[in-house]
Parts: sequence; structure tokens; C-alpha cells
Amino acid sequence: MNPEEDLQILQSVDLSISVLMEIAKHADIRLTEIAQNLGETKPRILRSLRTLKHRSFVQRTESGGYRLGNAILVLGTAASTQIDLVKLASPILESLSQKVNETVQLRIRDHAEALCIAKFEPSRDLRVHAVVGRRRPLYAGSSKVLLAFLPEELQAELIPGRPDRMTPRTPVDRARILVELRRVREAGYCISHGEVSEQLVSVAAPILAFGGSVIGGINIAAPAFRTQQADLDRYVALVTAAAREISEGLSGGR
Amino acid sequence: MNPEEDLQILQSVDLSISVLMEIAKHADIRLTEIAQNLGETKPRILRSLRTLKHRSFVQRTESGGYRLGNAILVLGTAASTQIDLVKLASPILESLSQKVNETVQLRIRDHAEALCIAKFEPSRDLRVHAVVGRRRPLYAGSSKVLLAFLPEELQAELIPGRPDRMTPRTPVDRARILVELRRVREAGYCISHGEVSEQLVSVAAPILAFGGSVIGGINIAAPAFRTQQADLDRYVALVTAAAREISEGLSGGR
DNA sequence: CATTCATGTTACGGCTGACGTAATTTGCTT
DNA sequence: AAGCAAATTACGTCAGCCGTAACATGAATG
Repeated sequence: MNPEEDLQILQSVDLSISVLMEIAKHADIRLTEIAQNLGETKPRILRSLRTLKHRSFVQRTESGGYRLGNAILVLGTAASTQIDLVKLASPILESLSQKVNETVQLRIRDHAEALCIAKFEPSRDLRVHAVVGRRRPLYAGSSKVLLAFLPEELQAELIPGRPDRMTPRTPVDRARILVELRRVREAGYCISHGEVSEQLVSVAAPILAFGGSVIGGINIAAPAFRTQQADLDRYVALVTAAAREISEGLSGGR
Repeated sequence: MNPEEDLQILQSVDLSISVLMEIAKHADIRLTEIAQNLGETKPRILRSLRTLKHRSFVQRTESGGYRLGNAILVLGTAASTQIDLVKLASPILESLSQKVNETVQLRIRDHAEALCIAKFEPSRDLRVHAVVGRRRPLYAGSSKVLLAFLPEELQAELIPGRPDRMTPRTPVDRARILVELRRVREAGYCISHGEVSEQLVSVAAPILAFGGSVIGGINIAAPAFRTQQADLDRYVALVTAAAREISEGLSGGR
């Protein structure tokens, strides 16, 4: 199909990963639907599922569909202790979340999207819901901290020609986004008022490595109605401190 | 090699899963070591790793080794929301852990071992450390609840001929283990005094399904020195109630 | 109760993609 | 610079994976 990009990829493994991702997205999905979504034949998917099941990567549901299995649970836990960023950040996120009593997230840039790889939600009833694995555009909301410290040419590549408008406040003009990114870089943090979701505000700071490259970003997300200017000021101070703490932990810790 | 058991397993997928497991066990492992541990050639492992890396299932470390990647993190989180038992049990475990201020675990039987699939630790300094993915024998400690409600012939199969002695209190006589299992079945819970680790006590209750089959078990693990008889009595009541709550949630909640 | 349809599963021959050996490169240690 | 081990590439051979097509299963319909 495509002329480049595929050197030495084991196809049945690659397919099986796609199958897993499909099951992760839709719990209790059936063989036929997986085959359709991936544009593959049923026997091929069946062989893949059989193998994955044989290793407890998937299991069958009562209704005859498939869901992720225990081995994935185990792997996932191992991953969160192996990925330094998550390992180091988790207690800091938890403490930050308790201090502000709002939801906090750790995000990294994954290609042209922001990917949440850890989160903490406070135990109050009304709170911002966050999901590990969720992807968001880089050009809107506080995800901009992941973009603002990159070389400007790369920024330009990562901003789509015609950005999606998610709310009335979503920035869709490329030139204005670039200006805003410069502002974020100079300030060292980013505040978003309803750029991704109407009723939310989000305050983010970058986790920086040597040489000013960005490793990830942490942000506090809160309902706008209960967030005053004084809260925002406090959030900026706290989120910046937490981000610096993680940065230092990454350089210091072996 | 072995004459049975392998019908229609995709070998490169099966191998790649072994590679993942190997990396989960040893963070920052190198190509050569993986190949040795699995008894495979390096090119084969390399192709597998390349494919896994291509999909962010693994990533390279600074030192040139491999660790689990972001996609595994995402999958793992999805798994914990898809596996009904974990999803349902998590809040109950958390509440139980807060009530007793000790570590609690959710375990299932995986072949002839107990496998921890969820846990909660209290925030006090001295506490029992638990690890999702850790395996323990079924015949010792409070894991016996996973064994006690099985048919006796199956119990016999699952107890090794010569059980490992982990502490002086580990039961190693098959006949005595079988008697103890009967006691556990009649009591409906299990208390272990230092059978797996010298200084620990553990109280467990089974999560039962219709017909009395065991789905899993939850247990409270605590340092022996601060656990009085009155505490044990309280733990039995609480762990049994929590287990019943989960059982009912599984039958009721569609 | 027979019919139909969709889904899941098995069978099988062809072909390509995965295989191991061996050569080469990389990169670190001496 | 030389030496060594680990990582990677090259390549011809073969079997593992492939899709088609037939079969089985079971739920929905008349």
C-alpha cells in the first residue's frame, strides 16, 4: 500500500496490537466488528484473538465478546513502575490534587497529540473527569505547554492547517496560535479558559529537561464557576512548583 | 516439541508476548539477555522488539535497553475499567483499606497460583507492600480461600507434592493442608499467621458466585506486632462484608 | 417448527513473510 | 589502535500465515 514505512514489522504482531487497541476502545466487542473496523478477514482476527486469549491478554465475556485480560492488568502496572515519568510524578500529582482539591493530569506529546498518562481526581462530588489514554489536540487548552517550547518550525508542522473548533473559544487561526505559544514560552505556564470544554479552566506548566526541551506537562483542570482569579494565581504557583519538582527528580534521580 | 497444545497459535505473536513479559519482569533489559532467557535467536527478538516499539508497546532506555511503553500504560488503564471484578472491587477495597488502615488486596486464582490484580495501601509509614501481578502459592497464607471452595480432587491437583517452605509456619504437609482447607470452607474465611512472611498476619474472605464457586478473594495484610485478637475479629467481619458486597455487585450489576 | 440470516469456526493449498546463519557494523573497553 | 561483544543487516530457504470457501452454530423471523 504505502510506499514507505514498514521495514521489518512483524505483521501478525502488528495486527494483534491493533486488535488489542480495538478491544481497549470498545469493551465486549465481537469478532465480526473487530474484523470490520480493521478491514481484515475473520479467520485472521480469530487466530489473533486465540493467541491473545491463550496468554490472558484478552478474555471472553459472558455475552461472547472480548475484553482485555488479566495479563494486561499486570503489564500495565509494571509499565507504571517502569516509566520513570509516571513513577516519579504520581506522588507529586496526588499531593498537588489534594492541595487544590481539583483534578490534575500528567500529559506527554505523542506525535501531534497530547496524551494523558497519569491523573489524580479529588474525592469531591463535582470534579473534572480525566482518563488515562485520552488524546487532545496540542494547539488548544493548556496542552499548549507541550508545544510552546519546541522549535518554531516543528510547532508549525504540528498545528493542523485547519484546526478543529471545539468551543467558541478554541483558537483556530494559525497565526494567533503561534503568537500565543510565544507568550506561553515567555511566561513559563499556560492558562486556558474554555478552549477545549466550555465550562472548564485549566492551568498547566511544562516539565523541562536540560536544554529546555519539554518532557511533558502537568495541569490542573477545574470548573470555571468556582475558580476565581486568586485561585488561578495560586494554581500557577503550585503547578509550576510541581513541574519543577518533577524536572529535578528526573535529572537528579540516577 | 510438545505433542499437544498449540493448535493455531500465531508464533510471532506468542513470542512477542513472552518478550513483553520478560521486559515487565526486568526493566531496562537488553536484547541479548531477552534472547538468552527465552532461548531464541537475536534477529528474531530484534524483529519482535522493532514491531513492539513501532506501536509504543516498548521504548528504549537511555542505556540502550528496553522498557515497557506508553501504549501499555494506556491499555492497562483500560483493562482495569473493563475487568468487572477490578472495576467493581476498587472502591470497596479503598474503603476497606481506609477503615482498617492496613493494606488490602484482591486476588484471583491463576492456574496453580494466587495472582494479585488490585490493591490498596494506607498512607501510614509502616505498611505491608503489595504488588499487582505478584504470584503466591495457593496452599499457604490467606490465599487458601481461593482453594478451599474448589472440589477436593481439584484441590489435590493444585497442591504440589512437596510444597515450598517459606517460613517455619508454612504448611508443607499435604494432609494437613487439606484439613485446614476444610476448616476454611466451613468458617467462610481464613486467617494466616506468618505462613508466607514471618512478621505478617493476613485475613481473607472469598468472593463467591452462584453455586458456591470462587471468583476471587480479598485480604487484609498487617504487621503482626500491631494486630491484636480484637483487631482480627474486626478484620474478619469487615473483609467478609466487603467480599459479600462484591459478590452481590457481580450478580446484580448486569 | 421450518427457514433464514449472521456470526463463529474449520479445512486446505498457495505463497509470502518470518526464519536462522553468517557477515557486517556499531560502540565501548583495553 | 586494537580487540571484543552487542546490535544490526543480508539473504536464501522453508514453513507459518494467509484468504477463500465450506461448514457449524444459534438466534431471530415467519
